[in-house]
Amino acid sequence: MPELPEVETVRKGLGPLCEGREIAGVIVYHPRAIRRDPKSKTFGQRLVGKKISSVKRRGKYLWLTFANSSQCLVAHLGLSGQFRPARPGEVVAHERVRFNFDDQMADLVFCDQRTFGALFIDDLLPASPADIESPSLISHIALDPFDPNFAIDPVLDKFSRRNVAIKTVLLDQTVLSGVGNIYADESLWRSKIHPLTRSNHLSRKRLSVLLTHVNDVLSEALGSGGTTFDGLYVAVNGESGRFSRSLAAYGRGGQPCHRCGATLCREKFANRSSVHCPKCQPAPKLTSQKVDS
DNA sequence: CGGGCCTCCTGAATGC
DNA sequence: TGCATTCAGGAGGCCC
Repeated sequence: MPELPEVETVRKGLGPLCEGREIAGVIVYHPRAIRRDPKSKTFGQRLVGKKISSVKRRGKYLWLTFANSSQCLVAHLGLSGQFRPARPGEVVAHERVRFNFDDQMADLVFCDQRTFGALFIDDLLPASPADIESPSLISHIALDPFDPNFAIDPVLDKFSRRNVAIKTVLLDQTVLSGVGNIYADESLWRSKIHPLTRSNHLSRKRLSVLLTHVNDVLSEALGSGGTTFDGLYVAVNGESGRFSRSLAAYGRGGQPCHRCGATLCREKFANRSSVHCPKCQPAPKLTSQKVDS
């Protein structure tokens, strides 16, 4: 699942592959891939002639900027989106969109087995003192912990106010971006916090420790090229991430806790799986679940 | 508007 | 063997 470390690994790989190149043609094989484009009928036409100047990222979103343009191409990998170079004519599994260039070199292919990923063209909003130039349609996405403008206090304020499960807040991209199910479970395990603990019931100190663990686990995972768990995430060069070996919680339900040996619990949370240690991360007295009054 | 829930989708894994 | 069901999940959108 592409979360911040995986998306950043893809961003780094995309730069050398497309910066400085001019788009000569776009083929959309699957319209669902561009469903979030406000004018999807002309998606390809509006990209032809654009020269890619940089690849940016916020949380799990990527965007390509163009020379002399106030527009950008935004990409979200969803659960299984990948960017890969391909020879012209080469068949790529689950190919959704193909870009070719005016230099006769490799095409850039967006493939996506589960089709939750999306590509769309968007206007860049001007930079402000608090933020760089960024796509208008992702203005609701909060800064991620790796952003130079990231400030911890406003994020702690939000965590302190939310009356929902802490895991819900970790996954809320409008509070802090980049964390998905894997790194939410890992951060909570490291912090010894039960995922159903209400966010506003945690002290500022514990929330602060949690955010330190979020930062640490994202950094370590990035250092390992991300987490490849089900084979659906690979870097642009086709390499898998190596962080799955370091996971202590995600995917380890029923196995012993690396810290205390207790059997890790796997349960449903917001329609997805969630793993925690019943001993290290004890259930809170009051959970986020509704209590009859 | 905060919070909770539903939906989109494919293919591997599992069940009978 | 083969067909049907289950599961995984990011995030927008909808409802109360």
